[in-house]
Amino acid sequence: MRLQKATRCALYAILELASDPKRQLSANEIAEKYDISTNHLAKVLRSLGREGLVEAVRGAGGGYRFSGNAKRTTLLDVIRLFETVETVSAGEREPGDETAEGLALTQVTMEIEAIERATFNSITLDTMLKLVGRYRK
Amino acid sequence: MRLQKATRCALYAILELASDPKRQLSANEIAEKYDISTNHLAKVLRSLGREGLVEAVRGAGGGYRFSGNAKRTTLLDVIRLFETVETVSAGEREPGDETAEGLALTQVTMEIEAIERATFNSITLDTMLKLVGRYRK
DNA sequence: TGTAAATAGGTAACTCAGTACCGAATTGCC
DNA sequence: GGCAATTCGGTACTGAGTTACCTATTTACA
Repeated sequence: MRLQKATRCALYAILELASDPKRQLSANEIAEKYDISTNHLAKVLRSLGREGLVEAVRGAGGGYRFSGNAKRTTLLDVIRLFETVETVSAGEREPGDETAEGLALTQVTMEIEAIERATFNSITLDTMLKLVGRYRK
Repeated sequence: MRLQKATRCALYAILELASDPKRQLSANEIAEKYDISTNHLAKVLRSLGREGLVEAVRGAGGGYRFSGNAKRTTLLDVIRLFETVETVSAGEREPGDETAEGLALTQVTMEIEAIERATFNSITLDTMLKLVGRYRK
């Protein structure tokens, strides 16, 4: 479960924004809080914007605001945007895939992948924020 | 659950060898069956040899033989040799890790990792071979 | 007109896959 | 016994692809 940095950035940003949908933050403010590259984060935020999860306000005093549904959006919804979640169905064939051993192995990894997806999909931003709260204090 | 090619190679090889511990196969024979690079496979087999999972016989007519315990060795035992299985404990700190959001996220991914490990650890080579058998025929 | 996001392009670092090569051990043939 | 062929052992290296991140330019807003 090695998430890409971009994915972590995205999750940080969206959790931060979703924690108070009225608040508007610039990419810089978010980047500073989590000690990540502003440029990199900006790219990530654009992806989130395209999906309608955040809303961007351009110009002076601009920034980003959460514009999704925290109770409906799951971690998987966010992770999907940056990570290849389905290895196999993606038409990726490897040598040895058609041997009995290859098929058996693929079955096992597919089952694990399914669990991963199910887990991430069971956690909404809302429940995640509650978990975050427990670490705050 | 994207396994490296080396890991897949290793699993193919060890399953092949474990399926009949009396049989001795050269790296070349195994590589051909699974359509993978002999060089690459050789490298992998050396790692397995160092762990005592296979036994190498040098010289003409040499090759590899399974020398482990198929009922005791799990997929995790093999995967571990080629894959970083524990991201967090490996002392990997990322920016934003100490924020409440970072901690919460780490907890979730760690739980998924634990499931992965548990799954791979629950499958011995022996049970895997039975699964392989179902794909044969 | 300054600030900040949108967009595009590009690069440095790293990882992974695979190759090349040489040495050591073993076998079998002459 | 001597020698060639075979196969493993180990190191070093190369090339492709990915990841992370920066730079520069454009667009929009106050």
